Amino acid sequence: MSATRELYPLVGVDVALFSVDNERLQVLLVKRAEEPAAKQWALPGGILKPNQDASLDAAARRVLAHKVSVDLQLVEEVSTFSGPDRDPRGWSVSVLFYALLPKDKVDALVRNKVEALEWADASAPGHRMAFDHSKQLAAAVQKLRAKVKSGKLPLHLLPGKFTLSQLQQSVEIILGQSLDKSSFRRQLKSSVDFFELDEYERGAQRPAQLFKPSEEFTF
Amino acid sequence: MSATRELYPLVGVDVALFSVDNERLQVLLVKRAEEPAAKQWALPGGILKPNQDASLDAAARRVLAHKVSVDLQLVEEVSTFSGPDRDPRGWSVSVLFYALLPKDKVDALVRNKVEALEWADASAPGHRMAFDHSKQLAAAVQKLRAKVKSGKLPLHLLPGKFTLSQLQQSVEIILGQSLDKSSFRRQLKSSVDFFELDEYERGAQRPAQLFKPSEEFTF
DNA sequence: CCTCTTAGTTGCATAATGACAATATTATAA
DNA sequence: TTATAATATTGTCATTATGCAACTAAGAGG
Repeated sequence: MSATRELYPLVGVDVALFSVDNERLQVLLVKRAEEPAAKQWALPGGILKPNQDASLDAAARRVLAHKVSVDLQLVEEVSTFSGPDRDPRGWSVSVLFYALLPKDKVDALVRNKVEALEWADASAPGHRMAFDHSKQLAAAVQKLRAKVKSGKLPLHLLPGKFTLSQLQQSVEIILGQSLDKSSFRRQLKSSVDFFELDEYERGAQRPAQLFKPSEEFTF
Repeated sequence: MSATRELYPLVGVDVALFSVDNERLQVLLVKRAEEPAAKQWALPGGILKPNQDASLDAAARRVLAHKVSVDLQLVEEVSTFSGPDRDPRGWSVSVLFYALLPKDKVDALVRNKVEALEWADASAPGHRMAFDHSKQLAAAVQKLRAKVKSGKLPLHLLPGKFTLSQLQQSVEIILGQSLDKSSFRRQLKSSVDFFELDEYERGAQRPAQLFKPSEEFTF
């Protein structure tokens, strides 16, 4: 096997699955059951299976589907991590993806899984992580931030119908700073990424208008 | 070999080496000498060699050093391309990088090479390209454009000392549109990516002040 | 009815940006 | 000396973006 590693690197995928909840950007971590790095916390990941996967993207979805029981709207590549020392099994390549999980589906994945899952603070996971996953997580967070900072709206983090306050809060959590309400909404005026509904969310006080991503929306 | 492909994908790197010359954004193409896709034009690339390469990044530099005889300041990852059908040898992963070649080193690489090299228009290569390299090239150009559009200065395309007119011309070529001189320079006032020298380039008319990238500059 | 809270809008002062125009500077070339 | 061409700077004006404050709207709860 080690001999094989000298000719062919180990190819795998890792996924940073993000969600927002309770004022925090959260990322899903798994406690590894098998060697190497058994019992250490890590981003969900796995080895590419050429006879099963149509692409690396598909591999990322397969690996994630194995851990959680939801279908993901968005899986996007971040970058690769490679070298002879990052995995004890030998020269390896890992392609990192990130995915966004809607707020209302966060709870749907903990059920009927023996494996240890944990939502950790993406900015301060609190665990020492396996392999180079700390670096990977940092890269994924940075990529997500850059995307939102450039004006893309993280609608994939929200339920199918959402309020503008929810949207603003998600952006604020990702960017780590509060935004002016009127300025934020003024920018949204010209957005074609979503449209208004004739529905309102009855909440604590004045009902908030609901909005929906448009069909053409891509993050 | 095909049996191996079912367990381990072929891992390679491709590089879009850009330069600006004669009003055009140019990319280096090579005419492939060996199968597969022999005699077709392609981006320079090669198979990862785990026993030689310390990373994919290093593999990209090695592959490029084999074609051209200059050391590159900037090699940056674009994205991966993968799947069972993109290479006739079987399931493959290619990691695409782009690199920027300084204007004054463009000529330094054609010498003593039997292999067919060509600088092609990056926006319209004019050749049908091997594998999925047309798609790869488009992705690399898009990434480069996005970077410059976001405010990053393509100083790596310029000689070690450059004039503001040269800088503006490079940006214009990459973006494909002409810019207002006074506005362009106003923005540069606040840039810490480069600093002025007490040297001037004696050219056709009034000498132009020379500038130099600062140590901390990263594209 | 009154108050509180959240949603949503409006107005304004300021800053940043972009498009043009004009002018000064400094070399080459005739 | 003069014309020309490229560098370099300055100014104007309209548009746009941003930050802040004030205000209205609508329901919950006393």
